[in-house]
This record gives sequence, structure tokens and C-alpha cells, in this order.
Amino acid sequence: MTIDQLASQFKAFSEPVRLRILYLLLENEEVCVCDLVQSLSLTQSVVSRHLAYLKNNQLIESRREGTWVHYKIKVSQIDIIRTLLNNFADFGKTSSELSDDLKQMGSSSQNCC
Amino acid sequence: MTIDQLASQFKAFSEPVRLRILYLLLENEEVCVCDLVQSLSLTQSVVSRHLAYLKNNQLIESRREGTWVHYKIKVSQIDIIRTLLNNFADFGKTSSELSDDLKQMGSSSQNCC
DNA sequence: TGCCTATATTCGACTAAGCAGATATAGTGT
DNA sequence: ACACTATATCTGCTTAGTCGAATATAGGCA
Repeated sequence: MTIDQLASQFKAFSEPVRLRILYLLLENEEVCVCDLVQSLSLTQSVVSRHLAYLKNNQLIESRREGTWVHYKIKVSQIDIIRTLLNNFADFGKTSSELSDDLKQMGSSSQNCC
Repeated sequence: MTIDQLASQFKAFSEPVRLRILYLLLENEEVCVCDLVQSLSLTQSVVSRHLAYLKNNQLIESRREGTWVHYKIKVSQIDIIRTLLNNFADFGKTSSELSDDLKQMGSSSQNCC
């Protein structure tokens, strides 16, 4: 791992939308794009773009099922992401924004998939 | 801690020069700007700018001693930084770039301060 | 005061990356 | 083939952040 690669890794975590996506993926195992769009109240374009970014950085992977595409955190990355989010920031506990996303996910999930 | 603040925190770690500076500060407790400039083989302007960035983000603090300014990691941030750098990346072990910086520091330190 | 050194900041140019809105692609079903 | 839905990507614009080079500031000392 070079310094540049490590810096890129951190850069993937340096964007609020990406943090919210990663948090939802941590809590929900596997999620389709449409659920993310609804839960985060963002446009499909924005969500897709950040998913592509995370995928390019080897943090998540996708699985197509018919029309839908499901995303999940790569197994090899779960520990590091969980540590970064849960331990360092007490994520979901200190951030009402994130628990709001999660609530939204709970109520809207399976609506479209 | 809001999501935006957490993202900013990660952004501070998303730049190679800043990672190299943080690593040197972890290993050397307190370092003056001129030593950093020599060890990193960067211009004084670049080093100063990144030090200002890290200071604005509450990661390091400075102490003036005559003409020189010494920087050190804020006590409250040492654990998180050490964990981020050492545990996640096996910093210094996997990165020859970083151990090179450290070697450079060892041989040039006290040259100017 | 004036000069030297260490550090900080500004300026101009460049690049990466964000968004919104539009368009392209891919799969499903008629 | 056509229409519909889900997802991905492109276009145009804007902002943040980087660098090098130059300039400003601050302290030490003659």
C-alpha cells in the first residue's frame, strides 16, 4: 500500500453522502439503489455517482438482479469500515442525521425491490 | 459530531503530504517546520500550508520558540491518529516512502533547531 | 534601525470532484 | 418492436484544494 493509495482510501470517506451510504450498507447488508435514493432523499444521479466512486475504490460490490442492482460492502472491507464509522465517530449514536437515514430505510425498504 | 465534520476529519487524512507529516509527528513527538521541510524534501510553502490545514482541523498544535515553530499532535488526537495510521495501513512497515522520511528525519534532525 | 532567518500567506493557474439536468443503457413485459 | 423502469453516464457549471513563486510577517541580533 503506497501513501497515495492510503490517501485515496481516506478520500473515499471524506464525503458526507458516501458516509451515509456506507452506514446504511453496514446496517442493512445489501441494498438496492432505489432504496438508497429514497432513504437518503437524494437524486438517483447523485447516489449512482457515489456508488460508482465507492466501487472503484474497492469498498463495495454490486450484484444485478433483473432490473435492480444491489450493493453491499466487500467482505474484506467490513471490519475496517465498521471500525472507522462505529468506533471513531460513534456513528448512529451521535449523529441524528444517520439514524434518520436508517429510520427512512426501515420504513421505505422493499417498496421498490 | 455531524456527518460534515466527520467527513472533514477524513479529508484531513486524504492527502499524501499530510499523511507523511502526521507519521513523522507520531514518531518524533515534536518537530519544527525546518526539519519537516528537510525530511520531506518539499518546499517550505507546501509544508506550511499543510501544517495550517492540520491545525485548522484540530489535529496538531504549535509552539513558538524564538524564530522556530514546533508542531506536535494534539494529545486528544494521538490515539485516533495512531490507530488510523498504524493499524489500518501498517504504516511505516508497508510503506518504504514513510520509513524513508523517517530515516531522513533521523539524519537531518537538530540541523537547524 | 536594518538585516537575516524561519515561517506564514497571497496570487494565479490548474485539477479533482461536486451537483443538476439530460441522456444513454439494460432488463422486463406487452 | 415498443414502452416502461432502474441504473449509469455525460454535459455544463461551480467550488475546493493543490502547487510554485512571490511576498508578508515575526523574531533575533548587530
